[in-house]
Amino acid sequence: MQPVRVATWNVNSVKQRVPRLLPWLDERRPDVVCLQETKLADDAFRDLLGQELAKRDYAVAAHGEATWNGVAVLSRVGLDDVLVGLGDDAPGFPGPEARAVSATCGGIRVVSVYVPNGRVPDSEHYRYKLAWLAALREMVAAGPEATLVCGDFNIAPTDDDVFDPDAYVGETHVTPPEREALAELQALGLHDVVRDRWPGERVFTYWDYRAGMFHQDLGMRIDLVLASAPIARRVRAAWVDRQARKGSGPSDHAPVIVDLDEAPDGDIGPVVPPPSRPVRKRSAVKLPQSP
DNA sequence: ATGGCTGAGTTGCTCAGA
Repeated sequence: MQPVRVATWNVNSVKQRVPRLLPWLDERRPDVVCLQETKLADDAFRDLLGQELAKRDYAVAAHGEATWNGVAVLSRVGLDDVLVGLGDDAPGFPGPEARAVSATCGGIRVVSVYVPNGRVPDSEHYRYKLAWLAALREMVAAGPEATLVCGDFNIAPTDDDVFDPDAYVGETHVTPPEREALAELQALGLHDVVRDRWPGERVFTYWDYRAGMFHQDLGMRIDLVLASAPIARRVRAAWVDRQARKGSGPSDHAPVIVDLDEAPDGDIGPVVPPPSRPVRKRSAVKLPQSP
């Protein structure tokens, strides 16, 4: 198996993001791409991007809706055994939503996920979020050993993953039950490969469009690449592509890019992460509130 | 003191996002 570059990106409407997505594919040349918030039905997705993606040798598994949600996997290292959703017993709100699609790409089971937002702690949306995460865990637990779960988890795993923990008191994305649900998923043996590579660093993947949050680097790390042990051992690089958040017409999320070495013949053992460095000082800024 | 942005359909507004 050759080296593989995997990326995940919440594009916040693939229709609006075409002028950013195609040049980004050409520049970064990922082999496997997980997309979230495509906000497009499958036939419209094919009409919009089918030719452009085929030109770049990508096979496509799109799972969308007319208006909201929507996920996809693009791959030029194979795209087999496509599965839509989380299985027959997956929770919906109230019905099924297009929030997960899985495919086997280059020998790896890849899952693109858009975890429900949760809106307000202890609301119906919040309980749906927790139930959805439990169903995701069940599906991954039943899957193959070589697995990548990539996407917008709408959870900041720790307080290091938000610009100011005080700004998020009482909000979703940081509550203990959400973090516990994520920890239970990771307890299957999934490694948060960006945090493992950059322990203690200030690393965000989402910045609110409002109030110049990006330019002040006031964000959250909620887009994750979770890798099972045999895949995590192959990680050569793992980083957030902040360039894609700059300029005109960006998504409010940046892509996460992970380079995997070719699969070893034998077990080379775990890669030792570099020593931790202190987190840079955080600014005391009030979180923009919804009207 | 408040809103600050972007995208979607129900368009000149409301809902959703995080």
